[in-house]
Amino acid sequence: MMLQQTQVDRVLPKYEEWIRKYPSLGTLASARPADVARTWRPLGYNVRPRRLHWIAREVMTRYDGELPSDETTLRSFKGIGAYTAGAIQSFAFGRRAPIVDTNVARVLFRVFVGRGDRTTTSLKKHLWSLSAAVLPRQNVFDFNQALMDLGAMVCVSRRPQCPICPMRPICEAYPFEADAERNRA
DNA sequence: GTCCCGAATT
DNA sequence: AATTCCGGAC
Repeated sequence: MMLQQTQVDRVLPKYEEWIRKYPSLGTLASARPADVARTWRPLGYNVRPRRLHWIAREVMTRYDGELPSDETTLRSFKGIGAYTAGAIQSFAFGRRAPIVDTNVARVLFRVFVGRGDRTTTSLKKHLWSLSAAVLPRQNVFDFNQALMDLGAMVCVSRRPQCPICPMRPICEAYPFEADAERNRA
């Protein structure tokens, strides 16, 4: 939840501090709201700590202290949307669940679509089906992680590193990116 | 200004 | 589909 629309570099130190202070959902659940809010600062989107706190309490009272692993229950919590539910399932539980965040959306769009409007609802749905389609049956954790890392480090928004990209041979957008790069030179 | 391991609300 | 929530790096 910290990573929702917030960069890894900014989350990492806060995550360490957070886990030291609240090493389990139980300790988080019994913390005071003001304390939780203060610890969160200055990550932003301050509704997130409130929702996370509430989730911790719900898990302790209604789910016997164990975070549920199924899509429907995870999505029933305020603060856990499509991406976070997929991340929890695949990263925490090793389940075969697709993810689409900003980075993955960019990678899948470039590799399999290439051009067009990226803001439409139908395209968003298409990207989710692509993410599910390319998902292997094993090593889901590593695959999803690699997909995100590719988007974060190689297939970046501005000046993507096409020359070192393993997807270049099949990438629908590569011709256009190479074109853009040529124009800079 | 754009972007970031989004989600809820309208 | 558009808006709101937030902050820091670039």
